[in-house]
Amino acid sequence: MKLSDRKKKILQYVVDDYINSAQPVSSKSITEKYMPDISSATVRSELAGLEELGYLNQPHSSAGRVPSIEAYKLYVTELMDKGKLTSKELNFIKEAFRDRADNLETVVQNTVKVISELTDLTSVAVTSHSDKEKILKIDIFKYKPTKALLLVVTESTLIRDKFIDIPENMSDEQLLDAGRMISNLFVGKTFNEIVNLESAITEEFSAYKEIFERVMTAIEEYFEKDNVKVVVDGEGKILNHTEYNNDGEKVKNFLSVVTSKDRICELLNQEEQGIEINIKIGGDDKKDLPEDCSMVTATYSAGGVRLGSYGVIGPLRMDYQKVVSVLEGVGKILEDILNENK
Amino acid sequence: MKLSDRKKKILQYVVDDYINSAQPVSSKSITEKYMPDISSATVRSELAGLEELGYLNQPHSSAGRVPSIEAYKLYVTELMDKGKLTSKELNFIKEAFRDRADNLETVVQNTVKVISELTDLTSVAVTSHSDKEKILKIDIFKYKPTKALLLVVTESTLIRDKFIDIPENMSDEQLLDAGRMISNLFVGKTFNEIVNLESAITEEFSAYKEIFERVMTAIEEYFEKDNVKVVVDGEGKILNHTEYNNDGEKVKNFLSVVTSKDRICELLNQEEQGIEINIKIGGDDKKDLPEDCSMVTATYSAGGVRLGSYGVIGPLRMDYQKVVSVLEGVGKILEDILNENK
DNA sequence: ATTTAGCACTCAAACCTTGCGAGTGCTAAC
DNA sequence: GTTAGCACTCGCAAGGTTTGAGTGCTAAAT
Repeated sequence: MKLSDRKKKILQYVVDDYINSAQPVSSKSITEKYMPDISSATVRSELAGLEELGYLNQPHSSAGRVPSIEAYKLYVTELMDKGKLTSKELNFIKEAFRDRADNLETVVQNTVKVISELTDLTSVAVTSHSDKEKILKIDIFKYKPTKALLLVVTESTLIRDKFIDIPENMSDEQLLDAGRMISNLFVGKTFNEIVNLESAITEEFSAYKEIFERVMTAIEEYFEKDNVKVVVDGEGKILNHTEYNNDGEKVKNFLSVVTSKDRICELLNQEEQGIEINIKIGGDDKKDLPEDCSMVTATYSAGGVRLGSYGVIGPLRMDYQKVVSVLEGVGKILEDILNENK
Repeated sequence: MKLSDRKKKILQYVVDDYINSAQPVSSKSITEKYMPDISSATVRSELAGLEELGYLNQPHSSAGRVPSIEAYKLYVTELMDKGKLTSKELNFIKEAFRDRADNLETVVQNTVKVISELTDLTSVAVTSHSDKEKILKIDIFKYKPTKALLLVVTESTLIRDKFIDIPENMSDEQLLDAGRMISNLFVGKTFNEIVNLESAITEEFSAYKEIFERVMTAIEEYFEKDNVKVVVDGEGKILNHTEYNNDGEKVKNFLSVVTSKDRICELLNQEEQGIEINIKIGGDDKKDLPEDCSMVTATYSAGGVRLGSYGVIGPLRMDYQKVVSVLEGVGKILEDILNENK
């Protein structure tokens, strides 16, 4: 059986309707609302067809139809009308970003907050710092008799600090001197370049070999695990959605994901680059997404460089139209801000 | 009517029992479990007395008794037996703190995690940086043509960064020079001292008045709003407790509190100093605590200086005995670590 | 070949009714 | 002051009934 245009149309109606009523959709309601010129019996046979194709399910034999995961996928990629933000919503977004904060983190916090408010969903974002960023400043200074603090600042004002043990036989002057040398060597370079330097350079630093290695280790550690910031807002929004209302287990599961930075990171970092809006629907393909959840994400970038991703996580039955338009709307403003700050 | 010893004993049994059964407690079960030498009828009349005194409630006329808020308060302050951690629990705590992290934040993250796991409750902590901390390092450097980055490091390795507009007519050398002067002036002083300096010093800086004031403003801002870190773990743990299982509204309310740094801060900062373990029971006296919630907190300090508070938030019906012993157990280890790090 | 009206069938949800049992309060005796 | 005994209350679970929305099928109409 093929997906005729009429079937597609009807499928769209079913999903539309189900998204905002949360009730199985009946043949009658479709004819009444959308197709007054054909009869419910006709729609009924079309629905039976769509069910056979795997796009619809029946909770029980005398109920209306409910979209399957397949249906959602098709809906989002092909069927769905493109939404538009109301001027009220647009103003809300603009208002939220009015006092331009100067650090990325505040901007991202604003972003997730706005998205969560407008979509009534949990909103998440990660900022990933590219290893192509240059180091602006690197500084080592004595903090306690045996410990020094290493401070690294990068272009996107990522700031990192870490304690380093001062080698036993090192004097204060030597520490200062080593700090100067390391600074001279590292400032202006990217993390990538530094890691490659390592082997070639150690000669030169023979006197400060020990401290140099500790700095390298610290910098490498930033890369391995500490390279992202995660921001979440509206964790509890899931409870505004009926399918989660009486299912403690589901909520627990959902919360355990959105309150874990690691899990969120994992989810958002699968993001392929360059794709504007990306939709993942939980259950089958994505094991790490909570059950019956879907995630819509976008990336933000400045000057062509991807800085991170943001998006929403919520029930399968979410208002994709609205979500997509909100993400796009926020995205535009975000890029403006980021490019301006560059 | 007075609270006879027997009434107290019975009240304790009721609360004990209710805490781990979540069911109204009957006269019969009390005699059977705890007082086999008197009859249920006797207990019944005592229960009636306790009800009249406001310590017990009856969900309906033919049900057992349930503790009132007053009863919980009395229970916690007077009635409750002192709990002891099992060696298993103690080991769990020690294990969690084994690899001593060197920064406060990691330690606090560990703390809330351990507490949340052991108590099965949401655990929160705030670290407040005292304004008596000395500044270890202050640095201003050019970041973009019109912007400089201000970096402040304090004793407890609080690190703060903020963008500052560079005054229009300022050269790079002047900026460096101003940075040096400000560093000379500020390093080794506490925030408090600096704020007081302000008026007296500006003369000297006439050339750099503008940048100096911007630095001052930035530092003051840290104090007004940015002075605490909040850490939370086990946000979803509330769902493990039956009273919240089928009440979406309650859960929503609860989550909106524990996911808001501001709200948590407010709650934990009401903490009076010097009090070891502190119990707040929601509903009547504390409006800002979610409904039917109570909060048990402790403070942690190093060298006699209070660094912050930590504790749990959960349903009224929580295992206070265990919570208190966990908080105390963690507290001891925490103080060891902090003092050692000093 | 589609479309439609008509009708029998299905099934969840809402609503009653009923019986059970846990727990109480009261009273009268100890 | 304590206890046994008993009548009473009330939530809860189980079972039964009704209702109505929605379907699938069939036979006639286009």
